[in-house]
Amino acid sequence: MPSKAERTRQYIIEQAAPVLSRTGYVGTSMADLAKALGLTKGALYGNFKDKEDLAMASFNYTIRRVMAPLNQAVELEKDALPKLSAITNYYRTYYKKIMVGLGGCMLLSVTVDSQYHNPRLFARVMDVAAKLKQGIQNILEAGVASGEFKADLDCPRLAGRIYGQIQGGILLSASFQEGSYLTDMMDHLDDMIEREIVA
Amino acid sequence: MPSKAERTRQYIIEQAAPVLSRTGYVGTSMADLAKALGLTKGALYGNFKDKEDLAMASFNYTIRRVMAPLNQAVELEKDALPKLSAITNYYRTYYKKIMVGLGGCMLLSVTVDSQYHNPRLFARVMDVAAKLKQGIQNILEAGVASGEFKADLDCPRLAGRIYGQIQGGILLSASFQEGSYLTDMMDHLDDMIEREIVA
DNA sequence: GATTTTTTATACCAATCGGTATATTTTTGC
DNA sequence: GCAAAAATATACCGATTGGTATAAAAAATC
Repeated sequence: MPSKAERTRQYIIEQAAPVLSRTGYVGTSMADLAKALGLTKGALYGNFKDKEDLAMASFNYTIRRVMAPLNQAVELEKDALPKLSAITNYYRTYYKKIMVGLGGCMLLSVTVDSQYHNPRLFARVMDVAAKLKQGIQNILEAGVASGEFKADLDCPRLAGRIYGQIQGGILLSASFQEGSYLTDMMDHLDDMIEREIVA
Repeated sequence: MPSKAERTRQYIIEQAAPVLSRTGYVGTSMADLAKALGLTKGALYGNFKDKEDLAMASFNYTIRRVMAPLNQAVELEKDALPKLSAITNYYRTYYKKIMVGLGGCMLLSVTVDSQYHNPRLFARVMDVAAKLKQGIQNILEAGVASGEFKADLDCPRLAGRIYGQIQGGILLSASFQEGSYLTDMMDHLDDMIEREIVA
């Protein structure tokens, strides 16, 4: 059993996630967090060096938590096409998943509001985004190598398009509070994959 | 010649735009704005009732300014397909346009950071987004009616896809500070229009 | 179960927040 | 150019910001 300190730290990380997802890094004060968590600032500063430290931990936890099922679903598949389908299918469930638990997409809100306010956090956000895009690119390249996909694919370009469509769908669904934008974008992605990518 | 008061008000609206585009509504203080504009808070509050009033005026100005060329380019065309091409071509120039003058996309930054902090501003932002999407839908419906486009198009759905791809491209280009994400998304949109939409 | 160590709550810090009253310029109408 | 009017600068307001001593409470060690 983890120590009380460890459990409190984990509690803060987890409970801060929905608050930060909704109101962002800049728009959330330490007092806000303390109040939402039923703690005091003393407890927060006893477990984290500063606001950035707390936000970074909560961001990393949230990304790991949200992305783990995606990675699992992708790794369950052996071939490239089913891997891509696993991605689109995962994002079909994404809106409900984040809205119920978090009330927003932390990657989105922190991307926008850390850019000019917290370079360290923004660098981490961009690192996650780059990794997600790279993961798509890796699948595309594996599919080309195996002959599943067309031989002349521009994989980096295609990965950017796919990732951009996912993010666009998330942005629309999150702002309009309507999950269908994202699911429909995934339908379009499936069409595009079948028509432009599969050999 | 407009009065000195009118000119100062306009100066504030214009000069606040890049600051708000970069650091967002929540992340920009009135003191920040005063300093960046070479004025004092007294001047700001003499011309605007409060922070929301100023931000709303600057947002409206920026949207009008950024969207006017788009509307002009679209209205210059008579047929539906050239109208859609005018849109994709416009957004090919969008990254440079906003980065040079504003340093970011105000629609994007304000969408994300007004949602839970300024409902009135957020409502206005969503209104603009809905109008942009509706404009695309109108073109699609006109194209169907004229026989230019396929008869069985799901215009609202397609408009959402197109708008989502535009926003996704903007999000990626703005966060990665790399215009090619958006231009390439426009290439993909042109392909999609020719293949799925044109009769 | 007493003691020590750690963790949390309270009270506070200077700085900054949005906003305002007032004094001082600067325009404006004549 | 002079008086009235309007706009801007200064100085300030209470509240809140991120952050920190320190005291009280709770957990870990023995």
